[in-house]
Amino acid sequence: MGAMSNVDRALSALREMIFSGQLAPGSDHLETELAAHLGMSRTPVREAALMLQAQGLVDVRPRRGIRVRPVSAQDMRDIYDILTELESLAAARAADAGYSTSDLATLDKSIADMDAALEADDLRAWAQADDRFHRELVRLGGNARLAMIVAVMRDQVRRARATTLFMRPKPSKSNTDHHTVYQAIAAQDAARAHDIHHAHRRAACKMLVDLLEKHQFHGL
Amino acid sequence: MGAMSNVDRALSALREMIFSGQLAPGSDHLETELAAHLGMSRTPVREAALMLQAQGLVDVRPRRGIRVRPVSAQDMRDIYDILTELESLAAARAADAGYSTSDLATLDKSIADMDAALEADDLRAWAQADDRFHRELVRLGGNARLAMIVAVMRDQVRRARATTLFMRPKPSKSNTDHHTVYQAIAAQDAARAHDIHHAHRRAACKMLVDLLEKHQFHGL
DNA sequence: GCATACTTTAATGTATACGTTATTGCAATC
DNA sequence: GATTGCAATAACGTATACATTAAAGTATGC
Repeated sequence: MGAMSNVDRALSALREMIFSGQLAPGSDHLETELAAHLGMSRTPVREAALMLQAQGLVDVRPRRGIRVRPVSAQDMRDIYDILTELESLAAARAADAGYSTSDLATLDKSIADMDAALEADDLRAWAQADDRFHRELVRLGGNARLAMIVAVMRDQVRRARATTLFMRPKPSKSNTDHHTVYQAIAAQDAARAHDIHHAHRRAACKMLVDLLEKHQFHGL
Repeated sequence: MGAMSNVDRALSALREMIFSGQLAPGSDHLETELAAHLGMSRTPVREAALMLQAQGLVDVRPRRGIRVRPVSAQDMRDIYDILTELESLAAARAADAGYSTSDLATLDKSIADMDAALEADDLRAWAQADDRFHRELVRLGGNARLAMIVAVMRDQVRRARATTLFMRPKPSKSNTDHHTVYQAIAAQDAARAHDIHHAHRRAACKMLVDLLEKHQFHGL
């Protein structure tokens, strides 16, 4: 049935614990402890840890434990630089692909959800819809490797985004940006889709980094 | 001293076998066989395989073995799209960083090596120097994650590059491009560095993909 | 001859055992 | 008091044993 191996379980559990902060950034955790906590042997935990290391979420340091990688303001800049380029490329490619309106339904829906969430002042719902928007945008770009890289980078900034979610100004500009990108894609205007999204990401990055540096977060 | 674990050995050995074609693209290999071949138990082989999977070099498919991932023409396009964007960004960032001539010595050297190799008609030496150039360029970009992604993508197309190395036209245009990029970086002209490198990569991609499709390689 | 259910097989996923080795604490010395 | 060397410890890396399970083969019924 559920082809759910212990490695899979360890992966989801560890990811969840990392994203939720239950495993704090910078904290170390021995394989044995995690295994005991997850109710399995060291082997699957170890394999999961190696995968998470490959995704940049933890560092595996012999005899010092599995460390949850903190994300500094500089890390954020580096990550957003990558996200900016790759997502913008995806937006351009999506525009070139000549999708029909129905192909873009999911994208449209997530924009509507963001608008609604903003209206209702529900920031969590907004963040979720924003996530869906970006994921779908990248999917429409049609480059599976790019989508994977973007997913990995987004995971790395997930905690920081969650932390700053309630400190940032209301993302209304963000929503109009999304609308514009959507329209550019629907109109098959690749350059416009690219440029708008690029600017959108740059602004988001600046806002986030400023927040982090202003509040002196040293590793989120 | 040599902090060389069996996992490390398995990693280098497998990578080498994959790049050399000793493990053919598309071929399957059981953990037990590889372990026997490498003279170690399944455990480190398995861990190495997981890491190589994370880097997109193999697929680990339960009960069917570890499969060396073939790279199609479409894969090449996808990979080069990513390389194009990220390397160009790195070039721009390197230009912005305001490096001195001595900081750029390695870059300069690799360009000279490429010129010399081209002169001597030594394509292997040229390819090696080209590799160094691109790696150094990306390093100068100052974004470690970007450098890692680029390295992973380059590994994925390594076999294909090696295969087509002797089928492609002499890369003399390539060398002038590198010169120009170098000069733009030295002159701190980010836009120019970006655009030249971008065009350089686009051309390289087109050349490669055309070759692959012309010769009907279906998975390299 | 073909499809289906069952048996067999073997490769994997996981647990566990064990040797190695980095780290920690302690003691002895300067 | 600080430092260096040593011993004790415990975490890891690896090997191995075992349970699980998907795939292949076999036999049976049609």
